[in-house]
Amino acid sequence: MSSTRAKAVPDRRRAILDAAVRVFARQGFHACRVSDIADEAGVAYGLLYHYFPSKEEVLNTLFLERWGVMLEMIREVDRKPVPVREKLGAIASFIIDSYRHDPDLMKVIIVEVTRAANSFGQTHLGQIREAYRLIGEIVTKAQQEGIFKAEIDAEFAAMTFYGAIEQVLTGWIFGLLPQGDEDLERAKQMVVETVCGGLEC
Amino acid sequence: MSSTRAKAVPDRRRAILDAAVRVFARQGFHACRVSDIADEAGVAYGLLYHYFPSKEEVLNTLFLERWGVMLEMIREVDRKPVPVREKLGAIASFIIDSYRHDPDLMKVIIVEVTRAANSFGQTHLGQIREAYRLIGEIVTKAQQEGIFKAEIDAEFAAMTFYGAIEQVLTGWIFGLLPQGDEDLERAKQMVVETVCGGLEC
DNA sequence: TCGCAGATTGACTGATCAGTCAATCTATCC
DNA sequence: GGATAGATTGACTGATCAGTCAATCTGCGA
Repeated sequence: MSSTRAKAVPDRRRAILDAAVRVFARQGFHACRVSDIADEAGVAYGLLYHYFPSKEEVLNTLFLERWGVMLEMIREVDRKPVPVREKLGAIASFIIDSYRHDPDLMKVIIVEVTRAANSFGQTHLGQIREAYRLIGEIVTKAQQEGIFKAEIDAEFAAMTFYGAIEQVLTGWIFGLLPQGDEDLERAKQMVVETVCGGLEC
Repeated sequence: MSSTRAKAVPDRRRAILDAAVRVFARQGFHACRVSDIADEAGVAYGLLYHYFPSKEEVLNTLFLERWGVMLEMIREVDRKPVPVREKLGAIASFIIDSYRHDPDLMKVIIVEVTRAANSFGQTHLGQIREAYRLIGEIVTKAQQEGIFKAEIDAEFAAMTFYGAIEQVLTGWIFGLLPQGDEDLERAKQMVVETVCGGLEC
C-alpha cells in the first residue's frame, strides 16, 4: 500500500489542508481566495473541489481534526488518578505545546473558529462547549474532594481557565506577549498557578 | 439650537449607528449588507455614505466610541487611592454593566473587533493593547505594595484578568452560561475573587 | 495495447455587494 | 419667493470570487 512506499503518491488532499493552514493564518479565512490556497498547494483551482465540497469545509476539517485530538487528551487526563493541579497543568501544557509545534494551525483554530463564535464558532459550538464541559467536570471533582472552593460555579471556572489560556495564546499570536521557549514554559505554570490559587480553599 | 427643541431634527447619523449595532449583532459584520443597515435605520442606502466613508468606518466608530469610555474609566479608577481588589472590581463591574445595559453593542465589540484580531482587531490593536497596559499598571503597583506576587508578569496577569472577563461575556453572548441579573453580579465577584486569589501573596 | 476510473486542469458563469452619482427634496436666509 | 447648501434618494456599475464543468491526463488492470 502507498503508506509503506518511500516515494508515495503525493497526497494532494493533505497538501491542500496544509496550504490552507498557511494561507488562513496569513490572510484570514474571509480575506483569502480559494485560488490562494490552490496556488500555495501547487495544485489546480478545481482540485480543491474534488476533495472538499466548499472552502468552509476545508476549515471545518482542520478544526475538527485538531479539536478532536484535544478533547480525547482531556478525557484521558481526567481518567488518571492525579491531583487537579496536575490535570489542569497537563491541559495547559498540551494547548501551549500545540502552539509551539504548529503556531499557524493554532492561530487559525483560535482566530477563525474558537473566537469567531459568530461564523464558525456557531457551527462548532457543540465541540467547543464539550471542552468546557470536560474541564468543568475536573473542577467539580476537585470541589467534591474539598480541594477547590465549592461556591464558584464549575462551568464558570472552566471558562476562566480556558479563557486565560486562549487569551495568552492570542497575545503570542498577535505579538502582544514575548514568546521565547522560556516564556511558553513559564506561561504553563503561571496559568495553572493563578487559576488554582484563586480556586483552592 | 436643535438639541433644546422638543421635536428635534431626527439624527440620522445616530440612527444609522444604532441600527448598525442591531444588524451587526444579529448577522455579523461580514455577513450583513450595507442595505440591511439602511433598512434597519429606515433610511436610504446612499445616506450611509453621506455620513460614513465606508461600512468599516461604521464599525470603527462604534468601537472607538465605547472603548474610549472604557479606557477613560480605567484611568480614573487607577487614580483613586483604593485597594487593588476594588480597582479590578470596578473594571469588571464596568464591563459587565456595559453588557447588561447594551448587550448588542458589547457583542459587536467583542465578536467583531476585540476577538477578531485578524481583521478589525488588527486595526485597533493599539487601543486594545492600551487597555492591557493600564490594567498591567494596576497590577504592577499592587506588586510594588507587596500585595500581589512579584514573580508573575504584570502584562500576563492583565491578559488573564481581561481574558477571563471576556470569556465570560462570550459565554453569555452565545448562551453557554446563564445570564440572570444575579448571575451577572456573581460573575463580577467571582472573576475578581479568582484572579486576585491567584495573584495575592 | 486498450479502455476505464479517478485525478487534475483552468476558463467560465452567476451571484453578490460595496461604493458612486445624478437627481430630488427640504430648510433657511435674504 | 428665490436662491443656496446640505440632506436624502435609489438605480446603477465595476469588481470580486465561490463554485461548475467539460476537457485532458495518468495509472493500472485485462
